[in-house]
Amino acid sequence: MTPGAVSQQIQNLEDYVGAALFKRTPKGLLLTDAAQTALPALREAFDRLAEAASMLTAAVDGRRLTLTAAPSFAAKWLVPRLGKFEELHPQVDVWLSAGLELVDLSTGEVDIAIRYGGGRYPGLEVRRLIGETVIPVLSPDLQATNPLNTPADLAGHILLHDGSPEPDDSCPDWTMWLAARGVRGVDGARGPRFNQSSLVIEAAVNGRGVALAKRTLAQADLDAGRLVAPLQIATAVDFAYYVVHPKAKGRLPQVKAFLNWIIAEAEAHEAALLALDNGAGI
Amino acid sequence: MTPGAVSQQIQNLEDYVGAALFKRTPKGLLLTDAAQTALPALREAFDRLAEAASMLTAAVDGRRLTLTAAPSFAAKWLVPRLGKFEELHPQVDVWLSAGLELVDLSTGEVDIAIRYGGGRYPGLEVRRLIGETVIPVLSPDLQATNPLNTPADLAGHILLHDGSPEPDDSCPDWTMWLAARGVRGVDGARGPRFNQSSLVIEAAVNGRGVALAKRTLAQADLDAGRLVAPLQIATAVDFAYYVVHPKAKGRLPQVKAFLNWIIAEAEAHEAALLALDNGAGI
DNA sequence: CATGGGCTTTAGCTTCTCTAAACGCTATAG
DNA sequence: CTATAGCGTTTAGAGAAGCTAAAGCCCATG
Repeated sequence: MTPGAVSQQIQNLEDYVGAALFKRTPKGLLLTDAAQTALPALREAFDRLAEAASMLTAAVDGRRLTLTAAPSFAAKWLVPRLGKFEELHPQVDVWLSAGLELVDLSTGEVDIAIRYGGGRYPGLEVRRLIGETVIPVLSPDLQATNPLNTPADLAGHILLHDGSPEPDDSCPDWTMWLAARGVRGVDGARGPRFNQSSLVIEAAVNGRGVALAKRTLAQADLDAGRLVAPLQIATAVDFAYYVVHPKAKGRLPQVKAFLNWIIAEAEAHEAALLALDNGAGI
Repeated sequence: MTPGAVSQQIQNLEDYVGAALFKRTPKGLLLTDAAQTALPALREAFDRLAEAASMLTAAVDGRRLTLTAAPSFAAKWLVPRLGKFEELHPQVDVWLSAGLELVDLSTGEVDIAIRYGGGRYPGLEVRRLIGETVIPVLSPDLQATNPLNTPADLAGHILLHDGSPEPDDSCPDWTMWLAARGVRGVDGARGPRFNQSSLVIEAAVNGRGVALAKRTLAQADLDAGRLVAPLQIATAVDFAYYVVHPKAKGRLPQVKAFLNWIIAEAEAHEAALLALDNGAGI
């Protein structure tokens, strides 16, 4: 920046505001009273601009991590664990957007997505996190008053339906599940239906009936004793949870850190399940 | 502004901050979460900028009038009357700078100057406001304890000197004044000296002695009974008060309004003096 | 009277930013 | 299913703005 350029800019600005901003003295430039008066407000305004700009660029300089996840996974699996990540990386602000759209990834707005699906995400970096099974669950209270010890006991229960709009043919609904186990005399279409897996689980926790729940999502409630799975019949499904990100985002330190962390969490989760199942003989 | 230009600017800005600001949806543009978050701060910042800019341009849009006047005139004549102008024009903020420099006028920082001098202000619009005389004054208390009824009585008084640095040969100091009246045995150089006319007057009000005061400046104190002028010998001087402004400023509504107002005030002032003097027989 | 600092002026080049027009995509109407 | 309208983007080119380098000015200092 040459002095001439600065001089020209000052004069343009003075013409623009129609008032002198500097007193030209033999010893140099001095701010006029008007400029002095406006100076603090200008400083503040530019500080605010810088602040606002840094909000926009926070993602770039490692201070923000924007996640998107399926709502149920976010509620039942991710959020309960996120605190650990934030403890490990307190300088990172995690922005979690629960929603069904994957499109955010291509707009660059979101750094990492965790999706439930078949694992086909063209153009994106994909890592399989956790598999999924479905298993009938109910609340311990309900189990006490109206025990579910064999599939046939379902006849005396309200069935809670997971109506998540997933195109997963391998994932059984109650009708398929009952048919596969030869249960008769139970209408697998009756009962309340929820468009999110987490809501079905919540309904079951509240004792409203028996849910055919995704186990990954129900596990925390099972561990906590808010749910029981007396039948111990888990059916594996094709879909699984995948962590996905645009290749370009892989260089961001907060993205690398999160990927490492969530993969380790997922492995711990699956190892714990395996131990449980061996113990229980599933 | 064509849509294309806007589009390009948006993209430049997104490249600059390194993050998407808009979601491109089939129905149109939507702000991203990051942009939404930064938006209030940005709004505020730009509001502040506009505010600060309006501080700078206040002079142009009629809301500010910047005056400069000799300090004594400002204190003793202008400020006591300024309230009336501000009542007449409440939307105008008056900025009064008391000082001796005339240079401010050429920098455009000041709209109007009121100067005491010979009336030669090349390149500027000039209007004579009020003439000036000098007259011995003292406080009523002092007059009561130590009467001043003839010039010879000055021998028993402390003389207060106006040491304003004016190149007005016609303006008498005590030495000249005493000599002109044939007073002997009084040392016209003794006594306290003040570099501002208003301070001399203030000293006289406080009873410290007899001032050879500028009457225009002392009149308010005479009217209020804080000073008396028992000798009633007023000596006219060559200098006078002039209101001066750059020609370009003459178009500003606040400048026009002020000129009209101060000229009327000056005429009222001189008319009142004339009436007084006729009544007193000066 | 010469020197030097600080700011401005000038000319010319570079860079940015605008316009105009074509293009692409999606939703709606016929 | 094609046509059309709405909305945003892309492209090329013209125009404006901003920068640099160098000369110029003014005042203070030695």
